Amino acid sequence: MSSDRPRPLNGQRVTSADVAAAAGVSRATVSYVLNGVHDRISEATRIRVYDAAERLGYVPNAVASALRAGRTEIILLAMPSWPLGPAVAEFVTAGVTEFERRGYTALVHFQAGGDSRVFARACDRVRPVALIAPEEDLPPARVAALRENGTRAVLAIAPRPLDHVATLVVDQGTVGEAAMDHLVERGHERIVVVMPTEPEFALLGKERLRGAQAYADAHGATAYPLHVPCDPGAIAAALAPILSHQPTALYAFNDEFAVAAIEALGEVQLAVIGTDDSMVARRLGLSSVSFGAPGNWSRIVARLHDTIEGVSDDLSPIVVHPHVVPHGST
Amino acid sequence: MSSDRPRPLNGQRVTSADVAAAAGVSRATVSYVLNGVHDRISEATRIRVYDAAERLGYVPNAVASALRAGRTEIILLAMPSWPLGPAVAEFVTAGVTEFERRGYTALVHFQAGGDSRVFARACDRVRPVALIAPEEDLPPARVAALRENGTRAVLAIAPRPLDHVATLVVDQGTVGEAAMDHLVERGHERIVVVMPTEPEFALLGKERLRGAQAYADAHGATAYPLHVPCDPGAIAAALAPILSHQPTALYAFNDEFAVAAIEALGEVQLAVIGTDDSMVARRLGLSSVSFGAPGNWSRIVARLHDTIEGVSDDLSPIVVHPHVVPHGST
DNA sequence: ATGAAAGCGCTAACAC
DNA sequence: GTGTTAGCGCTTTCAT
Repeated sequence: MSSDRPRPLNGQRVTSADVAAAAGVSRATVSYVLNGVHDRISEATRIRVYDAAERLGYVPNAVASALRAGRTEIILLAMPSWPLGPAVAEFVTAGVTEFERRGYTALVHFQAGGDSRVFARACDRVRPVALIAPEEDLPPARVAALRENGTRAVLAIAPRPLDHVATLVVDQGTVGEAAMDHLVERGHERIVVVMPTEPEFALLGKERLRGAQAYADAHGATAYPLHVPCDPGAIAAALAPILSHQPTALYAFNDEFAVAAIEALGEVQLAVIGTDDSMVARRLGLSSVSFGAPGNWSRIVARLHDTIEGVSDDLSPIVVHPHVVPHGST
Repeated sequence: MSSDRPRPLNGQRVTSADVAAAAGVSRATVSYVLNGVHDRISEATRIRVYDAAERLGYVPNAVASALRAGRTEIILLAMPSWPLGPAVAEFVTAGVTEFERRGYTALVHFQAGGDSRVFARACDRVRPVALIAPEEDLPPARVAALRENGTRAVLAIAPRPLDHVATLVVDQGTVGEAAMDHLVERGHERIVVVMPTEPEFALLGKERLRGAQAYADAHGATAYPLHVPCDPGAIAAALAPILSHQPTALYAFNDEFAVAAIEALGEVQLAVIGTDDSMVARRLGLSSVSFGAPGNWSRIVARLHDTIEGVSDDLSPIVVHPHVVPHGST
């Protein structure tokens, strides 16, 4: 069904020259028609061109366009080394959807190993018109190089605003703060904080703990940090000595740790809050901290779009705030 | 630090012409040197060119290369609408890593809504040299169009081999089979199969159940399918009437459902097996079915590489098999 | 209202 | 051993 379409003699892909020939006009005219420069081409010609393009199954060569225009329509979303779970999945798909809605093609780059040259290569090859990446990948030199290469908008993901590039502020510390705030508001003053020892969680854990600790210090509460693997036995063992301080609540790194902690607690009654608002949390009635990121994407994409189009050049940081989804456990 | 590099007068990006001028040679020579056509250029010239390129911070324009060569170095990995959890995350990162190792740039495309035009647009814009995508996105016409556009290798993800395109056979039915096989081998004959009602799991659930059912039928065992949400209460309720049949084992859609089922069982003792070999499974000593996909990637990438290079043209399907990771629960 | 032509940056066939 | 040159397919002045 695609093979019986008329094809140019050379057997290659249909180009605008083929369409031009078929419509009896010049390539320039084809370009004008197909790019919607309406006040330049007569109705009759437009019809002929559209028709020929349709008949030949013409699809413009985006690489050629990109070379000519100096930029693509592709947006690269480089993921920080976040452990890939439902929360991150939601973040990504919401972002991708919003970009696609605006007519861009959003592609995700997973930095498998921490080699920044891989990322640099990806940028060079894709020449994305806009780019979202963790700050580690965006030192000033790279941002400059990107701009020279046709990238019109760059957004760094960082825990605090950077000054050489617009920043999407995702501070894991605020997750810890939100959790502690929720607990302290409910009268808890001695709070166990369960953080992971698993290396893939180390970074996130450190930040969340920092936030929790800072909040406790600032509000006259006490945080009892626990560094353990996600295992009820290990948690129980580490918890035992702390119970003598009579903690009344527990904040866990994520919902999985929260579940393990609940198991570890056994008879002991503590208020428990987790992180991610995952299915498990909802199922078990576990209060949980969540980044409401999806709702922020329309704002983010709108900003990038305006920057790309040169309409505005707002470099102010976009801050994403976590919020607590309360359930029965607190 | 990037701004004090010498730049061509026009203030734009360094091109091969700039390097040529700086090295006192032609652009052709620059191209030859940088593309490693060693038996053509004298040692002295090579040094001069490398030197100039380095000094100017020259990075070849991949878009121009791609236009000229008719192909890019980018590989697109379009994800089937699998729920993004640890198992899928491992699958993706293993694949990406292997491609990067081979010098390709692997980008992931998340089909947010099921609109195939979004995917088509992505292909047109990226012009990937190879492509892995679910079969829904690869009807014969599209495969043909891709080949015309410079995509040298196409791999469809499908539950069974397709004949218009090489296939990565990922049959969720075999997951059900593997689980049942494990249980039947251990003497179980009446097995509860817990499958989700959540829409995002519907497809996978249907296939896994089909496989489990088929295996049971073929081996004189009985499968008692249960369609429930991931909730201990719901599972317990649905389970109650079935317990009169004296089942001895339970196979759950995934590890989360397995955990919920264990909770639902309470005092009732059944052998339980889940799916995904997730952290939870390992933690709780839950036997689990896992696609050993990561190990398959080197084979997959090698095949695509050979096809891209035109070395071989093996179209035979690549079959990925699940296996059971046994723990204490069975 | 339309066409001719230049050129984005690169590579490779063909000179010398 | 090195340079000249012709495009890849597109867009966009500048002419007409």
